[in-house]
Amino acid sequence: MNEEAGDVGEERPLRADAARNREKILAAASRVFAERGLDATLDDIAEAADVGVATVYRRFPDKDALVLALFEDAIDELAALAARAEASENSWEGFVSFLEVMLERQCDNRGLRDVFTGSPYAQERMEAAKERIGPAFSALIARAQADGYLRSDVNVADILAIEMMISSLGGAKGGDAALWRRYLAIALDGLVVRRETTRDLPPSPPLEVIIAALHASKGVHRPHAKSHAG
Amino acid sequence: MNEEAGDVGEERPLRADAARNREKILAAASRVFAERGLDATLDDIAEAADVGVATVYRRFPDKDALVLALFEDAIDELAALAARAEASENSWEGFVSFLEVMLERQCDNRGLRDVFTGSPYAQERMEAAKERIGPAFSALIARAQADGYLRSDVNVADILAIEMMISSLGGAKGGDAALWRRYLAIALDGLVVRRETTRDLPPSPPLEVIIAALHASKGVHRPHAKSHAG
DNA sequence: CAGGATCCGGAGGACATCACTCCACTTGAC
DNA sequence: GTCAAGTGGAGTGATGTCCTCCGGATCCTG
Repeated sequence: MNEEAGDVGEERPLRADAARNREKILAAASRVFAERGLDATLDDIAEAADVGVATVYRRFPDKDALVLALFEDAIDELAALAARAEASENSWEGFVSFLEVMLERQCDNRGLRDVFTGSPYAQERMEAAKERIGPAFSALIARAQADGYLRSDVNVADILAIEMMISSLGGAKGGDAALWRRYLAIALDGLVVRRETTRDLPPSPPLEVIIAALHASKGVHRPHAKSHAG
Repeated sequence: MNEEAGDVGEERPLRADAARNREKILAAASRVFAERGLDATLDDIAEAADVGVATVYRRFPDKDALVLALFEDAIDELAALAARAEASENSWEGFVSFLEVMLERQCDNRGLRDVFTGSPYAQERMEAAKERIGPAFSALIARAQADGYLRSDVNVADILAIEMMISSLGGAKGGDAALWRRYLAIALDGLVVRRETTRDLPPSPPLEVIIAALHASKGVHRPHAKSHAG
């Protein structure tokens, strides 16, 4: 996938077991970052990969390199998808479908969301990657506005904000469908220019699901236990 | 305000300087928690109050007590405001005005927002306090739905989710008005049953403001610097 | 299969954070 | 003036995280 991250290149092929471990690490990191976000420890990832920490560090010089290897391509792919949505026949559908893509991926992957909220890992390269999405995103918005679908008093920043707000609920489910579909539907009803009826909503969540999602949306800070508690 | 927290009661009046310090601590804690959220250290608060840490701990047995003293009343006040909104003549206006109250307070006060997302400080009492808002909140929603203003396919959990999503942007400003007013307006356009035009939006924010707000919305995790960096 | 380069695990070093305490000293109240 | 009440801030201990060290296991070559 991404040769340059964490290795010298094609200098010397890895020993068989080392190559196997490298894949195990990438797979585990992908799982763990997706579930727990970029705050997950490399120790956690090593454990999930069934490998020692040192092995992780031998393959990837530091956490940044691992994050980069996993997410830079993912972001570039989003940029490509934005460009493809731009080519959509109907500008509103193109706009909506891209929002759906973003939400789907960010809600399935807390690590990806962390990248977008500006995590400190591999910051520079990630900022640069994110900026590669911008132009197509702006174009999608502009076209949907020019065609009279999307209200004209919102801008890129607004749509980005709305997308991030919705994704902050994470991958919680309401019934079968992901929860974000429900709130995207409501947001779209608020963003569309003309609207006769209300859009149908995906299944509603019980209150507990929302509460759990809200609790989970911020980092799971486990404060220190009292040392001298009675 | 709240006698029971952190003191034996009316047993023995505090010495003049001690009473003065207690107020300084409460004021500082209010400021610091509002700005930095409940993760702020008691050391931070002591510094802001221009007082030693020990002084804080002498007045409040632990962090929970301080949080409780500051926020339990605030939440009960929100419950009272919800009840008052219930008495509003127009059910839609009552519903909207309560959302505005919640958003205004939560956006001005990151600590209050932390309480609602379920921070671990004084957890039990806070959960109980929050539940005291529930009934009036449900009633507001039910009435706005019965009167044909609020779409009937949403429930309390949805409104709570939307309110929390919007407040996650914090107290950022777009022009003069707080940013949350803009996204509340859009959400309301998506939540109202019938809608001919779009609601006017408060001033829009530049992209940087949104990005900064997104960065700030999660805890400001400053990861450890590398120790052996070249 | 021998020998050496490569790779491994996991203990632990270095550092940071945070709730909370200890105690020599100061201050207010009578 | 006396002394209980109060104070500051260095210090403690628990926890968390990134990353390294090194004795030993593993793979590849001849």
